[in-house]
Amino acid sequence: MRFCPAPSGWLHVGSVRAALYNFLHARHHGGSFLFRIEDTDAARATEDSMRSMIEALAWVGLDWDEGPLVAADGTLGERGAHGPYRQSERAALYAEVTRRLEALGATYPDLRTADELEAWRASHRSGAGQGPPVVKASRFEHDPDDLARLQTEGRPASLRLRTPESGTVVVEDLVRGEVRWDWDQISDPVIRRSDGSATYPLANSADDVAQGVSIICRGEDLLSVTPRQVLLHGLLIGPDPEDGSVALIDAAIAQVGLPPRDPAWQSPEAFAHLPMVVGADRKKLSKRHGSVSIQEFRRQGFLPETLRNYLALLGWAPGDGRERLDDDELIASFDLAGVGRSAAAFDVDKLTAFNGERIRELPADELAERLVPYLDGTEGDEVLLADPPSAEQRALLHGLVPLVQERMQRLDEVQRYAPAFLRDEVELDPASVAKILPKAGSVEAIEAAAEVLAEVDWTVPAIEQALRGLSGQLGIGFGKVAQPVRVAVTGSSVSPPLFESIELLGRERSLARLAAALPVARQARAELG
RNA sequence: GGCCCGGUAGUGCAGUGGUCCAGCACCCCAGCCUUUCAAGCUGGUAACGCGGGUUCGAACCCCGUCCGGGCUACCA
Repeated sequence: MRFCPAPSGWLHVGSVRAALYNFLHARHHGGSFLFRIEDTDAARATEDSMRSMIEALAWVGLDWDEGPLVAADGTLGERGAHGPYRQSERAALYAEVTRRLEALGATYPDLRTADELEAWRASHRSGAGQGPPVVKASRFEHDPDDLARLQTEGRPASLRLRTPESGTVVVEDLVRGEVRWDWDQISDPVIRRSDGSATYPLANSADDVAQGVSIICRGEDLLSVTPRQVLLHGLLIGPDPEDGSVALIDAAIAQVGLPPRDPAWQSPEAFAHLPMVVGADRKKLSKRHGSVSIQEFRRQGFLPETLRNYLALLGWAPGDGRERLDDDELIASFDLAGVGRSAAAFDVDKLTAFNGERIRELPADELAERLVPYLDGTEGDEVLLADPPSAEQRALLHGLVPLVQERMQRLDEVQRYAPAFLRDEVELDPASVAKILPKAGSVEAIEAAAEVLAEVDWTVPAIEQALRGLSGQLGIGFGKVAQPVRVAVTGSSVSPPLFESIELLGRERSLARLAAALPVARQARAELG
């Protein structure tokens, strides 16, 4: 199995799902999971985007058996017996393979300029407003005279693979069953650019064969590109033009000194084309749909285990109705053959609900630790903790977790609750002030709360008893007492449970906040009327 | 235009000829609980794209049609 994205930098959720399926299928069947970076298009690849991608994949928790790595000190490395795993470092192999393919007569040169190519296409269009014609050697290849003339001009040549002029290709696809094409509909792909570099079709096929990839699992967008790949696979494991007793790929590998293939392994066995992941509007996933990169989900406080679970369900289900699955369960029940065939819409609401459930199941201490990056500025701008947190901050955080755990859906939401507890001063939310404090009894409730809290034992039950007593004493419902006090103490009409919040805050800070809110409440009352 | 792929509630899945007037989950709505917000519990709304066949019987098989998507690059 292998996952081989182009290094755009952002790791798209669709890509992550493909990687996940690769990972799960490999683990389920005891195979290995290979991660390779397809950076044959030099212009698109940067070192940073590559690093970001590798780190993101590692963060999701998809451990690969072979592929590039980012070491703790930030340097790029790799692991595995069939490296290197960046195509930019395998150019020699592609050149050697291409040379042998030429010797085989499986290719032909194309000396056309971009303009000439366009002109050819225009003149071969079947009608107005129609798509480009199929490139076939029979009508595209230069005749010998032209070729000789063009070559003496010293024009650079690209190289195309000669595909069969007729007949049918049948591909066995694990998710779609048999898919077939007529060769006369398939264009001869460029396998070597005129600047000498290899294109994706060649590099991808050569690597899959050289690295012993047995199942090629990727997005449906690559389905129609499969025929030329099976053709290439056949050529690569076929006899070498110079030494017919070995396979072409093995001769090329030996020539450039790359690690040899596993002798027990023959060639790719099967393809698996995954349906696309689309947005809620059924359109292609893009920035319009909010976050689409895995890095963004991390910043928003989604747990990697949630992502693994949710993404696994995007196009697949275990069949027994379960939805909440941990990694072991996923690995045990996942099979590519069970993957659906229609496009799956990415539903952030469901992901979010899933995440909330998982957060609630986390042991409180673990949650506290996982919250730290969202409070110390690592993820997000809010800086409420020192790095590392002080003992006092840690204690407050651990005390806060039970109060907020069941009301969080994402880790970054802690940034909403924490300031009231981790800062000495509280900022009174204007909307809450306007909504609650002008009401009858607010001023009295705050005054009375300050009085009883000054004396009471500092335990949750005692605090509760004292505050509930105020309700009878002032002759108003408890809600009328609790809301003003809540605004005064936490700064907002929406907060974790009151008594626990007050207890966590401590007597000193609670009383200070009540005192500070009193004039605000009086003023709000006065303004009203 | 051509080739390929797909189409069960708003969304994700289940369903592979009868037990489906279609099940589960998210969303949404209502109620309960309740110091706010949540969480939890209970209930509810809502779907087999359409048309033909095959069959005693079709969401499931076949054909057509419509709609959506992918590819049609010296991108991957």
